[in-house]
Amino acid sequence: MATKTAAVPVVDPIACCAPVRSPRFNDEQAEVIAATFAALADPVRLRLLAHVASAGDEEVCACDLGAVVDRSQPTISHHMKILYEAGLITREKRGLWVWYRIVPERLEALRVVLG
Amino acid sequence: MATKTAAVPVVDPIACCAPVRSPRFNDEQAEVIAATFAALADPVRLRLLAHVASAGDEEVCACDLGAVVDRSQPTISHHMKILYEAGLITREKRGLWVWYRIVPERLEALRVVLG
DNA sequence: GAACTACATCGACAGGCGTCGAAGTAGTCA
DNA sequence: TGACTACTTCGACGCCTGTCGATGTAGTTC
Repeated sequence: MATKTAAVPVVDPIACCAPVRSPRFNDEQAEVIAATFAALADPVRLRLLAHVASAGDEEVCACDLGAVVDRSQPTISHHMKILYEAGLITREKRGLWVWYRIVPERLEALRVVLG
Repeated sequence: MATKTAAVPVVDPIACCAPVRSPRFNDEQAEVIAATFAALADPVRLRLLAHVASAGDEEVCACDLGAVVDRSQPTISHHMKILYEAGLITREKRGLWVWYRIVPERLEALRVVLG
């Protein structure tokens, strides 16, 4: 086991995992981590996520995403849902618009897994 | 002939990419990064990679991988090929055995993308 | 309420992926 | 040379994924 356990809120199912260099993680953890990497394993989603992440603390309106990637509205909605369910972004509907925000802790948790 | 041929290009196509928080990366970079994350998007491959990574600088014999994951030998070979082609591990055949080694620079490049 | 807007869901399609048994290939050893 | 070993490739199967047009739903404005 890793002696250098991260002092991160243990709520995150990834954050509590040992890095990939440690002997192994269990099946459950591998499933969760793999699912999160799967959310990043599409170039369209990567660009959408980069757009949201580049706003930092600020929110990003879903209405702007059509200018980021050349895909139909249902397809973009589909991708944002995958990013949301992976815990990489938050989603809030206000009026007619939906606003997204990056979850930096989730990215950091992945960085820990990789290192 | 191709003994120690690394799938890692001289100039790592990921290492030169801006992090996900920067405004955006181009389509080409997004494709390469997404393909690398795709290699990590399977729990079996994650466990195989973790096993190789846990050896640090040392090599890991392919003959040991059957004890790491409960899959057939062709399936394990298939997964190792994907990790190799993603540049995450090197492969060297010596005699009857194949030896794998982690490519830490590749993991580090991904960490930079996430940060 | 009616018309409109922004986004989500549905249904369908093509292509990709994980898996295995069978067959192929390359190296070892007697 | 021939038997053996370790791994790769092939062929097939079912499942999953990205994509879009059509449709559904929630909120706004008049």
